[in-house]
Amino acid sequence: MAATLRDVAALAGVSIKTVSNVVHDFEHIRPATRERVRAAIDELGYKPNISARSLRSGRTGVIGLALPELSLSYFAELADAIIQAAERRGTSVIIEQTGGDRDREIQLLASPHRQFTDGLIFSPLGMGNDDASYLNVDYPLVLLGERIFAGPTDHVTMHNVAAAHAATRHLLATGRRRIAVIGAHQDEVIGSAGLRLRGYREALAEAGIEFDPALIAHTTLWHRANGATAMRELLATGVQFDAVFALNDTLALGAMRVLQESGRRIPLDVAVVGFDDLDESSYCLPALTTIDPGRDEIADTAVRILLERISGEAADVAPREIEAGFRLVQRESTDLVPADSPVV
Amino acid sequence: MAATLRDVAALAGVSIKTVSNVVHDFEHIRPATRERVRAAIDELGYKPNISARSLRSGRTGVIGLALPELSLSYFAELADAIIQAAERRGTSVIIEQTGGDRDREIQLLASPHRQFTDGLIFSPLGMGNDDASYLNVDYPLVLLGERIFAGPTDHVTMHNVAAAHAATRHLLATGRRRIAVIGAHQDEVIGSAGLRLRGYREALAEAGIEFDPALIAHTTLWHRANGATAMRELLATGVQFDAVFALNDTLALGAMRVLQESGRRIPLDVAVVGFDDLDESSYCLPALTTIDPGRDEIADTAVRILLERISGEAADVAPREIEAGFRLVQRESTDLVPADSPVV
DNA sequence: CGAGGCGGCTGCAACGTTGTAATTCAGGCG
DNA sequence: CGCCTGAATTACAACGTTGCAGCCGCCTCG
Repeated sequence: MAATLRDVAALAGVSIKTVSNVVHDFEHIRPATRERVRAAIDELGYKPNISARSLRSGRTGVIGLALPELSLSYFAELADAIIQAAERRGTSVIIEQTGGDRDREIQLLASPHRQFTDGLIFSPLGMGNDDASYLNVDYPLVLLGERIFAGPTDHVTMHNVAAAHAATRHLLATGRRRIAVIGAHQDEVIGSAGLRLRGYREALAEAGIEFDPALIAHTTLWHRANGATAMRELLATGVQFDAVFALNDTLALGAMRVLQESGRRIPLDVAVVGFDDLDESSYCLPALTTIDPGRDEIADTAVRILLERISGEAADVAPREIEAGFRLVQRESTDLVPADSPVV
Repeated sequence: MAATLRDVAALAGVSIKTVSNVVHDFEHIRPATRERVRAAIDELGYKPNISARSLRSGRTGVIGLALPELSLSYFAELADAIIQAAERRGTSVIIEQTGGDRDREIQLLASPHRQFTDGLIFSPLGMGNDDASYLNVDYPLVLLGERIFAGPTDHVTMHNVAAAHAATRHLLATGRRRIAVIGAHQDEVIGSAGLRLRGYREALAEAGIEFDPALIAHTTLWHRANGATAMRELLATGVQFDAVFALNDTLALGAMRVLQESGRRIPLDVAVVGFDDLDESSYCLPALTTIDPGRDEIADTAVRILLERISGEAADVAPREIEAGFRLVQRESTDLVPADSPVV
């Protein structure tokens, strides 16, 4: 069986508590004693028992990460970044998938898993502003995303409006005037879709271009398939457009595929901008112009402020609202010249 | 504070142990008592403390999943499937990323995290057959992938050789004769690359076609960028080919991009087959013919046999080697006719 | 009618750790 | 030379749960 403090103490000829002190780098220990204990620890291969420690101290060193699903590249890349950020700080991550379902999200906030984790990073998709009260939980919670604002917790988010504004302005700067939108949500005001659409409209207004509802394609989900379907429907209406602002990259990839199938050339006939800067967005053809929403910054900030709450450092700090910086990444899909010149 | 067994016992007027028995559906309890305890549990909102339970029982209800990185779509989709399979069986999953680094992989097998988890599903990328002895651990372990065979543990894998054989035969059946390979590993015998290359050679031999080393492009990693680079290098050599077998989909996507940039039409000039059946492979243009390696089956099997080991059901079963079924998914990238006819 | 069995329940000890308070010890100072 | 101080160490009691042994009372059977 695994060695315990007791075993190490016996071998080193000290009390159990002294071993514990050595493990925790308590300062008042004679160097000789410390050495003896260290040697015993090595010899027995002692590893602290986390269950016992957490039973005693109430901490587990594990945080939860609740997100819609890992199969959506954005969340896979976010999870990657969060796990790395947590690991840098000596913390592990349990991932729970909600499928974006409101009921599962609410359920998860009160699940027994919660007391296995010291805190939770939560990216809801089904819940809305009206559900903010569910976030009144008795454990540290950091909220991600754009579904709920003015909740009772820390919140890390992106500059959705400003970034969408920048993306749209970029399309306008390349001379496009009829910019279709893929992925809008009916009557949504907040939420990623609502906010990004607002940035789009602001940029149009700024340029003195009238908003045309016929250019807005709605989808409930933001999978590739939805981007493809939405684009197919848009083409079927016969409405004219010379650019597409897809509200995320995955939609953009689905839409681009349909555009190309239909014989349109990107960016010659239609320019396309996405949002998220997925890994694959730089490898599709043409490479996709997009918004880098500061994923690493979001991940690092979320983990940092969650651990601040857990440790109590930030005990009496009011809920914080932090927006990560964004960046427009220009690639071929909005080039002024055709992108089909050979690279080889 | 959270309610404990003691609180519930006091409220229900029974002993602490009786409450524990009710929680565990122990059979010899009078219905009246059971009801009284249930009511008290509901009233106090009692949730068992997992740390205490695991300290006492040695089980945590959490398994570890160690994989290279979530940013690689294959592993994101695998993690998705494993988390779902685990959840169906009431188990949570902690994900650890190794970056495919051998030393980190070895380290992780002995990390203190291990005693936080009841067992581990491990997908190594850096370790090789020579490292099999590191898998002699004192906790339940299920191995995934093709890096290590004949290890001392259960192993869930895919029919790499047969599937690669099928993929190659499919290309041959469409009339292709000069089939390039993207992603081979120098001198590798086992490992996904080695096995898939073997399937490729077997299919060639079967068709009486000589193996041409000039058609084999090597890459160390299997990211999009590597697929692109390898294809660029292959084109630069001037070698002629009419098909590409990319050893996974991600490589295929990178390679397709370069092929298209270079003006080659897929599948008219070059047919392409991948391996993995990623979500995105059905949405790229042209949609990618690939091998569905039975990801869900692998995930479900891995979780199932790991939990069997944990529960002790499979205590004296010899290490098992399980191969999931595969399936060739035919899409546009190997069509006999051009794929550029409009769909809209 | 008494022994035995069993359903229903309880009490106690332990899992490995850490916080608190207490104890020992060495050295400096009056 | 005794007292005080602070460094170094220890003893002990929890944390919430579960395994084990055992107790009571009722029922059954010889």
